Amino acid sequence: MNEYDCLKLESQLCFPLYASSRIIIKKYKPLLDKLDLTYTQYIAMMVLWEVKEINVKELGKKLYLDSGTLTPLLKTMENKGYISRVRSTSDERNLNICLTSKGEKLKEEAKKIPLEMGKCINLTPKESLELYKLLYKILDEEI
Amino acid sequence: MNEYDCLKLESQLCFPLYASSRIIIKKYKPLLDKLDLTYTQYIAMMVLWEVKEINVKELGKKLYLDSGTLTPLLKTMENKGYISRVRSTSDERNLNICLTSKGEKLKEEAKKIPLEMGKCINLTPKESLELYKLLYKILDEEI
DNA sequence: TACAATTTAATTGTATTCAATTTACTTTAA
DNA sequence: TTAAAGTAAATTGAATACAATTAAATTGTA
Repeated sequence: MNEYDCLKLESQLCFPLYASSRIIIKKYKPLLDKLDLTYTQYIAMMVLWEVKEINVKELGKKLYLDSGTLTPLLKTMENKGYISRVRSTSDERNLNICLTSKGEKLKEEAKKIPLEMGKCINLTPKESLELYKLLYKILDEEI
Repeated sequence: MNEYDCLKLESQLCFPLYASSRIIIKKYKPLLDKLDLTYTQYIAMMVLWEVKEINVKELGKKLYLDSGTLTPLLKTMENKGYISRVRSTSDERNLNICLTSKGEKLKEEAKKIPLEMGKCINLTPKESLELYKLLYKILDEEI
């Protein structure tokens, strides 16, 4: 043990978080390719499948992403025909994102993805739940 | 409960992994700015502080990154003077990355970062260890 | 009312990520 | 021994991330 041990990669908590996040997202790729979605587009669609309509600010709050990421992402998704982007009439600073019928239809195909993905993660249901709780303990700090 | 509940953002394990990874990396920024390092550059330096010299292939294996990411990253770090990039003489396909004395000196300043970062994560030591073990259970699957 | 402060998206610029391909070098096998 | 197969890094192109700034709209207040 020496004063530099804390700087070893294996002593970090952030590194396995960062690495496992990227690895799991990579495993989604073949499944999401069928829907013509990237992972970030997929989680944006998840929000829309649930709420049907939301503005960029609120979407960003849910996904922890800002307009610098979302603006080009949403324009791409609009070009694919999955969403529409419409200025709010009551407050034109807000941009409302709505699911199109094509985007709504995608939900049916997406339904099987979570189960398929679950098979890719080598954790028991109990471990997954434990991990879930710990991650949300980190996230819940960020208001 | 309906058949689409599995598609809710809150039902996902990957999403909090992805979000908390990005949030924690963002918290490193003010600390790493002082060292003129990004997070990815920082974890590459961690490996080098430990092993002094490594080739791109081996570094990629440790960080779960490929040459498409590492090549530009390492060129930037070379320009900053923290590392040198030298072709192996025994096998010229390999590129060896070495720590420079400037890069070595940085270790002294970096030493305090892990403790500072620990304060930013709202987990008890026991929870942190539990999270660490679960994440490595995911990573250890990836050979 | 005017106008300063605030808020929301968009834009700009830098730095990843990663799949797919290419280039250069090394090893293998006919 | 030399052509084919394999390997390592670099390159290319698309899509994020994110800090910092800008533009447009709204709100608060003197």
